[in-house]
Amino acid sequence: MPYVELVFDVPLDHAFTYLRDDKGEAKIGTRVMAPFGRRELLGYVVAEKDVAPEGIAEASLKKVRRVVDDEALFGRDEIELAKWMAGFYLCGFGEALAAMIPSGRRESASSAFAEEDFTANGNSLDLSEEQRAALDAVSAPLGEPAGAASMHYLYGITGSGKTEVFLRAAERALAAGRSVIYLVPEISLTHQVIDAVAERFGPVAATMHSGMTPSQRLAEWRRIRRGEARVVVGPRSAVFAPVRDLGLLVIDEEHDGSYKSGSSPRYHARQVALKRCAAAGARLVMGSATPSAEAWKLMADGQVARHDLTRRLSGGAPPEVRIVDLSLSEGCLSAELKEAIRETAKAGRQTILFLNRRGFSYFYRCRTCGYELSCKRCSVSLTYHKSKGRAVCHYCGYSAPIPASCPECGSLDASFAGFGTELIEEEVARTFPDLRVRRADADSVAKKGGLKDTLDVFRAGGIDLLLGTQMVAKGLNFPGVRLVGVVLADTGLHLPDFRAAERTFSLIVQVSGRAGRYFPDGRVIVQTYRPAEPAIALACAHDIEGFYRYELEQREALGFPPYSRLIRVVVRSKAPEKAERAARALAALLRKDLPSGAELLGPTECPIAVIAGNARRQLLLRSQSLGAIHAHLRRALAAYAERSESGAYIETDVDPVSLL
DNA sequence: AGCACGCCGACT
DNA sequence: GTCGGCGTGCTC
Repeated sequence: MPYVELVFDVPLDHAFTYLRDDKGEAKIGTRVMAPFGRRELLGYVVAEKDVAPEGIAEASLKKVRRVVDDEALFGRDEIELAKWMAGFYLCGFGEALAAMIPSGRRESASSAFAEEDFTANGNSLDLSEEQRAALDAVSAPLGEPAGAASMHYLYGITGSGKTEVFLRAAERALAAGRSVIYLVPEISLTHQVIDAVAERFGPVAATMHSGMTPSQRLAEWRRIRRGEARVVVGPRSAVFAPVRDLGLLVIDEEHDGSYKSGSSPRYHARQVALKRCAAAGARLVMGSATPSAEAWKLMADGQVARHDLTRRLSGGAPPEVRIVDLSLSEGCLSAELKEAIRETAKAGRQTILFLNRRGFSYFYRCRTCGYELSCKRCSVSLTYHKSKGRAVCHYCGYSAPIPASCPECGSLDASFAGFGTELIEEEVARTFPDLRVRRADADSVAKKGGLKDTLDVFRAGGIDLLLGTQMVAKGLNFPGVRLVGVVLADTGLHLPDFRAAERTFSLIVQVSGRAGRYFPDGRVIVQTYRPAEPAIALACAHDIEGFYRYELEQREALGFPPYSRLIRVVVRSKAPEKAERAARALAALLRKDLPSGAELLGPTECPIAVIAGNARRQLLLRSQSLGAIHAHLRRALAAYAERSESGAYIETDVDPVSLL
């Protein structure tokens, strides 16, 4: 076979034919260096060919320069998966493959786990009744009992022992001669779970995470591929681990946003996991205290078997959560919160103040009745546009003039408002001059020796009050902490995003869940301008079921996922008018022959209208099933490219997790 | 995505 | 007279 087919990490979905290298070492699954255009690129060998392709002069075929791997790095399964990804996520074939395969060139010698980490298993901790039932269900052979679900969900509060069930299920899968992939969210839990897995499975465990060098990843990849490692723990990208005979795939903290890739290909590890499990005949087992709305619906519909873990192993109820209406207070710290901080300090204990404040937040609110401007069709907050002097919906483009007074109660005390991080730090410092305060957010962490240093000092008691964003929400295992204050629970709710309520809810439940785990005498205070908002009220009341009932009703009424599928298309260009023109042109193509049941929303300005000097417009395709809009969009994109009146870049996001 | 070839403004 | 702007076209 004198020819090989190569794909490259470029947004092109076809393969290129090359002549084999002189030694003929380029074979399927190896990476090679090959001349591509005027440069030399890393290519992936995806096929071997006997005959030259039609339509290309033999003389114009180039030859592979050099073979990078002496052993195949990937096989049929990976190639098939990459093809599927390219089709599903509308990216290049090579881009998909490149996202799967580690980029290292030479294996580094050291394995991630040392042999001595392995402490022969026999961890004979007794399982609770609930844990045992869940374990038996998730590790029963597939199809037994007949008609049993192949997908399972451990739904349980923090500290109810999900991890132990996952680990035991992994043991059983291994004992049955199969392999396991165990996904964990980025940063937060990663290291704890990695350590636990290393301890239990020792030499057959492998991990791949962002802290490793490309060479280390490559070494682990090879160990997995050779079958030496049969349990793989890691974040999102570990879903691609080339294990042999996958038997079990665990997704811990299934609701976590880090399972969705933020750059092309924008894949969701859950979706890829589903695909892999179906192909391999493997079990998919997820777990969280706050499942995604998608997962909740699948459980309600019986497509995913739900197993409840209701009891905390350490005993004790979740901490009491106090909800405080901020509109009754002067500044950003209520009297209750101030008093609690004072008491906590007096008792020699620590406080964490949590502020879920993201980038921007201009929302219109009435300070008298709490009314907020929102879109009637999309139920998302309207965003203030200075340039237009109007309030705009970023989903459908609807806009409204800015009211002179509250449309609800007529009060004049209604206007656009925001809430700043530094403001709160100042306020805390002014109110409590004696307390040692440290802020941990993206800005302060960058300069002050990093997050780890801040957390170390805090754990050692060198800080009385830690003020931070999500960063501190995930690692609240500080024994000295007694008070957790959510400074403003509703920040996330103002974002023009249909998942805003779900995220806000999840955050509050997670914060208070963790709080109770480590300090039984702990207190949680949640401040908000919207105490009646279901996401907040139900989270504080620990009414999980109630929230999902409410939220799914909303989603169904407005036609958002999980009652529909979305594809987001972002058009960007340095010149705003170009982005606008391109977006309109694409929209026109999309409106033509739009499949029945499908809808096109927009074009509209993106919620963050300009990023890095690029003007951004977005289109939203919505339909019951992805199939119809998928094919339709692919056709429209091809037609658009044909006209080649470009200057604008197009980015697609299938099943977007956020519309920001 | 890159990288080059190509056609119009302010500089030694 | 050139150096250089980035528009668009191609990559076996």
